[in-house]
Amino acid sequence: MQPLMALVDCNNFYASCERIFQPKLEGTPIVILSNNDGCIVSRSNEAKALGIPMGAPYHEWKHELQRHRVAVFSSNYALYGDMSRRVMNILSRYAPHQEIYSIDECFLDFTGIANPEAHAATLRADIRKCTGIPVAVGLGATKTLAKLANYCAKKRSPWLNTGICNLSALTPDSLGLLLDSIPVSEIWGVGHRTAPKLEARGIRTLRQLAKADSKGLRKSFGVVMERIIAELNGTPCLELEEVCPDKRQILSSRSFGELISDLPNLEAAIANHVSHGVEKLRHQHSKATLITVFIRTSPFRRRDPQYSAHSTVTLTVPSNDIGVFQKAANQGLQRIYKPGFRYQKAGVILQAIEPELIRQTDLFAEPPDERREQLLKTLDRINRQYGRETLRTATELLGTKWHMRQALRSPRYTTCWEELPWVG
DNA sequence: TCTGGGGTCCTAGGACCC
DNA sequence: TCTGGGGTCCTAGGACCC
Repeated sequence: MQPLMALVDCNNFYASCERIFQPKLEGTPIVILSNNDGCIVSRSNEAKALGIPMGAPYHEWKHELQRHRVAVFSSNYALYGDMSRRVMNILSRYAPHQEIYSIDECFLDFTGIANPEAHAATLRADIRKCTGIPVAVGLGATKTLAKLANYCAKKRSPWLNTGICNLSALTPDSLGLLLDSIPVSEIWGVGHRTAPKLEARGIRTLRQLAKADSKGLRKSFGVVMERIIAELNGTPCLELEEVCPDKRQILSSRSFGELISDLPNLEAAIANHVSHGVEKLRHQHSKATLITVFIRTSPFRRRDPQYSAHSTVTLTVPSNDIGVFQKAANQGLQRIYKPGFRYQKAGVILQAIEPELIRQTDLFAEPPDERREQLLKTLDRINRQYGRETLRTATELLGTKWHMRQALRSPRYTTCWEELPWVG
């Protein structure tokens, strides 16, 4: 049976989430800012039409946004995460297999579905009715073609009208014509570094890429390129991944609300990242053996003296004890901290992650401490029930300068009792 | 004044072993 | 004085994604 893959992608997801709870913003341009209100990470169609680019620094565009009366929001991940769960939940009913690829998109296995376009239309209407979120659906024989079809559903007529594009329904000739009209930079897996290199070899369109010598290109671009070409020609190389594998590395990092020079504030920031990272580690029932601490000054402040450093601490045995990691992280920080710099960002990375069931003990390690484990579990439970950061380690309170700016955040309408929307 | 955060995979090169 | 070659593991860095 001919395989058929669907990619469902929410349109302007964050902007759409905000609009649901403020219907008066229908038709108004909306932008969402990154953490720290740094840059623009999501735009409604109206905002895109004003020429506001993705990733633009907010402070450079503030004036222009005001001039056009654009509604501006800080990012509200509690809201987007919850809306995402609702959307994914509904989508899971429309296919036997689902891969949740990101907060706003998923692959569905449509193989064997009699009328895939009608099925996609029902799905779109259902999502719209139950959540208010508009989605586009791309259909193709491989994941890469489904992604491409989704791009067409959002950008190209005639599919723009329905929000559904099925590349498997095209004749080879019309598919060829379509591929010839799309630049290589639009395909999944070719980024801003690779596209110019392909163009330098005369490969400018997807049709040219599909017909290119994939073995030859593999020598220069690696196996990833070979797979892209095969997928573009309808040969699946990428499996649908239904179960989300455990994280192999956990990163927590953030720019500071204001620049920091002193050690106590850095210690507080790092301690907070350690809590956050270890919480994720415990959530997936894993332990880690490596923790890397990093700090850096702002690369955008060219006149400031620049410094960037990282330090990795190896534990003797894998752990998921916050105290152990706080201590290790602090050692790492002491090694790299230099006074006299204005730091802009810090973070920690947990690596060498393994399931907690594997108990690899060191000859000299202490036996497992049941009371300590009970304490940590209680900490998890309290923070889960009453919200993150209800209980914190003392180091986290050494300073607050690192707290991020979030001046324009909307209420957590769906996840916080105090912030439920009022219907009057 | 103000420029995100969190991930994955792949590759090359070094260390080490037999 | 001559000083192999293949395999594995690990790490750092690059590229990409959302």
